[in-house]
Amino acid sequence: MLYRKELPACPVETTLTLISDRWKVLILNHLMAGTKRFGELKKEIGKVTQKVLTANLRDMEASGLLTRKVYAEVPPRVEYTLTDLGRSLKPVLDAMAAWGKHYQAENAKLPSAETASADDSQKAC
Amino acid sequence: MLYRKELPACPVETTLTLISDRWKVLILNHLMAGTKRFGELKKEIGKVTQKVLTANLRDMEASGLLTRKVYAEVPPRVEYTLTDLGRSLKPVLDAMAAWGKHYQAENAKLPSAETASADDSQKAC
DNA sequence: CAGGATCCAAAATGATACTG
DNA sequence: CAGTATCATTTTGGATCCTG
Repeated sequence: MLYRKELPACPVETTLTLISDRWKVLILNHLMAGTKRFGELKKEIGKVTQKVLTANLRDMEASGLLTRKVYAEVPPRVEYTLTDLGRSLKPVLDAMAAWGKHYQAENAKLPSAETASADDSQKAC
Repeated sequence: MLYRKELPACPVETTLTLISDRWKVLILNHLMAGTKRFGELKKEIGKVTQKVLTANLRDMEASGLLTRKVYAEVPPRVEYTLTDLGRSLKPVLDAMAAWGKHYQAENAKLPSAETASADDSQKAC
């Protein structure tokens, strides 16, 4: 989808070029916990299709964010692991997680709805 | 594009729901510097079309990230200002900017290309 | 199990023209 | 100036079927 080099001058744009994709951020988020197999990722992320997940993983591999290891077994096994560069995005994800909680809390105040109990904002991913 | 309520349980996903859009992040980034007029934003961001910019601004207004103020003048003037909630995203943008610089630096090492001089990584947006 | 290959539907974006 | 409206196009995503 995108090719290396040709990075925008603005650092924020550079970051966006690599992870503006919704799925990529979620993939990063899940892989922060450690190496995962393709199937695990797919199940955890849920709504994504295999085609899209594969495409995103390939992009991220090309960007140097993660590595793909294929085991010569039957049935096949493929594991994805973040590189140091990928792990270095943790502060960004942490910031997003922190803000997300904040927003959920703010949002829970206003509505007259029965949105959820307060502790739901602590749900895992 | 998206409607309030119905937020994902995962905080990271919640954040993505609001700003996964490439343009939204850039808009936030520019508005962090202060109130701007529509035309200013458009010029600064550059590649975006007026239609897309308008749509994104409306979304963000609906999400409570910014306010839109119309002056009853001729020619018309419309200013966009971040709300407290919008400004609270600064840590996220800062984290992205920091990582972007890091990636630019990493990327500048490997290539055999004449990509740019080191100080270019400090360019403004 | 982990995809590659296809075909198709849906959504985002671009280009223009027009207006209060 | 800051949009809205419309049309054409590009991108993206979903659904399937197939295979090492």
